[in-house]
Amino acid sequence: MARKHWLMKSEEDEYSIDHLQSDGTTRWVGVRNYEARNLMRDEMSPGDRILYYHSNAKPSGVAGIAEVASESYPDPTQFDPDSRYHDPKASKEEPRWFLVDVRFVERFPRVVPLSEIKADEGLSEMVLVKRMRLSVQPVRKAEFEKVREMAEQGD
DNA sequence: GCCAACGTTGGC
DNA sequence: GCCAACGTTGGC
Repeated sequence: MARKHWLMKSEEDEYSIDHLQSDGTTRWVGVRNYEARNLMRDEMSPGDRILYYHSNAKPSGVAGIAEVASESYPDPTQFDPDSRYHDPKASKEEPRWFLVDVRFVERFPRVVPLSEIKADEGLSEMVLVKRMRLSVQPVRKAEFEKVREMAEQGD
């Protein structure tokens, strides 16, 4: 099956690509949006490529590439009363929230800012541009490659 | 820090 | 099942 492409957002202060690089692989805990969950649970496969996006950053933008490193499985933080991601309505018999592991692949030589992505005609259909507030989203292969080229080109 | 967008919750 | 209230995301 063909490899798919995604974009995943992380607050730079919270978990930046540098942090992912030093960890190597991480569990993508804390997604509490059903659409994002469904994508991780049903659509992602190991080896799929991910544009790693820094939100709440200066500037916000795509900072590098990661890859899906596991099949989906229940997010363990939903069961943990001490976690900020605890969900009292979830149980181990009926988990609500799923995640995948994410592995570092590369850090771009520069962040591709959202403003440049918005300004690029070829990227006007990106989910990132058209919809707010979706932290896991599909990306077309051509969009993925274009953003990577923009990172290499400098500004 | 402001605030618009928008997903979720809960009363009815 | 509607929809107002509420909470969160995330750009700026």
